[in-house]
Amino acid sequence: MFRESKQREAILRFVKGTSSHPTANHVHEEMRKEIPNISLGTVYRNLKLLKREGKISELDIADSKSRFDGNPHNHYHFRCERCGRVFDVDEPVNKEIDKRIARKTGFKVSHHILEFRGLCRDCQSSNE
Amino acid sequence: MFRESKQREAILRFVKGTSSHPTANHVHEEMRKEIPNISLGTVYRNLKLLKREGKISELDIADSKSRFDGNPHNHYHFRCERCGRVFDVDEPVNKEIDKRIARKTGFKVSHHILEFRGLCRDCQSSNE
DNA sequence: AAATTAATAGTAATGATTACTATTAATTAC
DNA sequence: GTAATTAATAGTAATCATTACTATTAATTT
Ligand SMILES: [Mn+2]
Ligand SMILES: [Mn+2]
Ligand SMILES: [Zn+2]
Ligand SMILES: [Zn+2]
Repeated sequence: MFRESKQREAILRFVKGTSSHPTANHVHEEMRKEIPNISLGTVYRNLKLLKREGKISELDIADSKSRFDGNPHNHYHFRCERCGRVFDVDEPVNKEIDKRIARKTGFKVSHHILEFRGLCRDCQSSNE
Repeated sequence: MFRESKQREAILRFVKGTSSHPTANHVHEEMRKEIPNISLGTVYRNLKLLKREGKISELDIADSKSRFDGNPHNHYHFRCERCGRVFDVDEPVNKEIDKRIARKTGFKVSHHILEFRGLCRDCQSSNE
């Protein structure tokens, strides 16, 4: 099914070897150092393919369209992976965890964003 | 400083009154029902302005560029709001919370995404 | 070595968002 | 109330990340 290519090997090697969480463009720039004419399309295609294969992951969280919320206060959400709807989750915000992370890392933590993923009730019952 | 406009009032009223977490386009479609020639630019401008004023919020989480990760397993991140860098957070993934949310909501929760926000060490020390 | 076809390079298209600009309308000054 | 001021708008153009397309290249099989 899949054929090997030096482009894909190099992309996987680089992404596996860095903790910089690079963007597609960053990966492309890095790749050009060893494969000068590698195309940006190849980088995108292989990042997506390697993700599908479970070899790497993507920090997407939201999809391309931003969503707005009449509630200006921090709260948690659930996003259905099938229908895309976003629901509020009535769970108290854990302020302690920000302090713990701040202590452990030395970072100044102002807040955190927590989003649950899965299937909403409608999408569980609908078959296919 | 700010003048009132029926467009901005209508946008705020709608976003405050729904729990659908609408996209900018969804807001625009809804607005056209009462202000038929309202422009999409006006919707975007006012959503951003209302967010700045703290009256609504945005479920952005990531910025426009997606980032990739050589670690394919679920783990937590810290994103610096000043320099934009993303760091791994060495905190065990809380699997219990998924079960609790599933019990409370009836949703099928497959996983959750947790991202801390604030200032990294470098950006705390750099003045200005 | 030839045939097959997955993968690539390069470019065009897409789609959400932002920028621009002439016009409209809310507010202020008289 | 009317004119002056200028923030806000409508409509359109530009931007930018990502995806789609297509002729060519190259990995694999026969
Ligand atoms: Mn919400
Ligand atoms: Mn990571
Ligand atoms: Zn659903
Ligand atoms: Zn920083």
